[in-house]
Amino acid sequence: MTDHMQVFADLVRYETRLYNVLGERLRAQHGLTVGQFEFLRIIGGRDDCRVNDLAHEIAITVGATSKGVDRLEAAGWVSRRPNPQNRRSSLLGLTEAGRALLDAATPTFENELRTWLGDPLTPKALDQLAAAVALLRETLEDARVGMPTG
Amino acid sequence: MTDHMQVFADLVRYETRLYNVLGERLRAQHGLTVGQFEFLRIIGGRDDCRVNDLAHEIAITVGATSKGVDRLEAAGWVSRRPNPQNRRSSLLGLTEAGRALLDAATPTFENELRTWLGDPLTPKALDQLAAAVALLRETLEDARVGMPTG
DNA sequence: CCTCACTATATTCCATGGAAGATAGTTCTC
DNA sequence: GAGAACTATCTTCCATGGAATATAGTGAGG
Repeated sequence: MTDHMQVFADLVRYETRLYNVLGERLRAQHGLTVGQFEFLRIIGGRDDCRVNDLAHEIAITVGATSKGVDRLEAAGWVSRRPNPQNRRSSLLGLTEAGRALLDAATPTFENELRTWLGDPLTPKALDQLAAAVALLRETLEDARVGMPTG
Repeated sequence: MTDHMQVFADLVRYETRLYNVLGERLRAQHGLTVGQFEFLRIIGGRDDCRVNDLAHEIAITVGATSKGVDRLEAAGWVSRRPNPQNRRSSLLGLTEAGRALLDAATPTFENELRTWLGDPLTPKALDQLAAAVALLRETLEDARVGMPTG
């Protein structure tokens, strides 16, 4: 029988280190953190993205997301425009500079990911991993569990 | 072909939420964070554990580890005793209260882990996940990559 | 044995996230 | 259509981790 505690430890340590390597490259080549890259990727990937949408997608609080968007806006990569549906909220979008940065950083990110996620596994093992993790994520999200306060 | 970016996103979000659920239970029932639980588990699992060993195992910096141990020591769960091999370092150990707490918290942790990691997957899928993640972790560690500065 | 490079830990400063509260806008009810 | 309840975001305060630095202690040469 598989030791859950061991799998948990391996998962967390793998991810911590993966996050670190990805961050090193993004930082060196584009001046970005992994978190910022993911903000840009999600904002760039959907029209009419609100702070709330971003927070749910990233699984952090709305407050923290709001602050993160402040920083990206100050850097000139993201803009808030009024939401015509609801005057309380803004719609987020990439600026031209933000889009260019995302386009430049994406190959860097994908290369590292290939090296440390794709290459070590057989295609079949990678597919199985992808399916398992998608299911596990879905299980938690369907149960609406592990959400931060926001 | 499997989308690496999607697997990465699922991995990170799954873990974030898993960490949150585990933390909620540990906090509610034992007044512990997941990080503290892992400190206790590792310290309790090896004799003669040094700050450096703990830092490498957890994949955070030595400085952060030192501060974490300070907090556990202040709480009365961990003790530093002089390392007879080397006067610069201390050996860490659980106090009686720390051991009791770890023993009490372990079943809580394992139950949640079973619910959100073991139960959703078939035994075979869990084994495959365990093997894949162990290999991925090992790949990064063998390459000595993704280590924080410490 | 002295000095220098190195190692183990501790400490300081800064950035980021969570929790809770504040604000403004929206919706539901009567 | 006025007020209560709710929602979306922002803001403030606090805890934790990284990076850089400080402080001992150790070991290798000469």
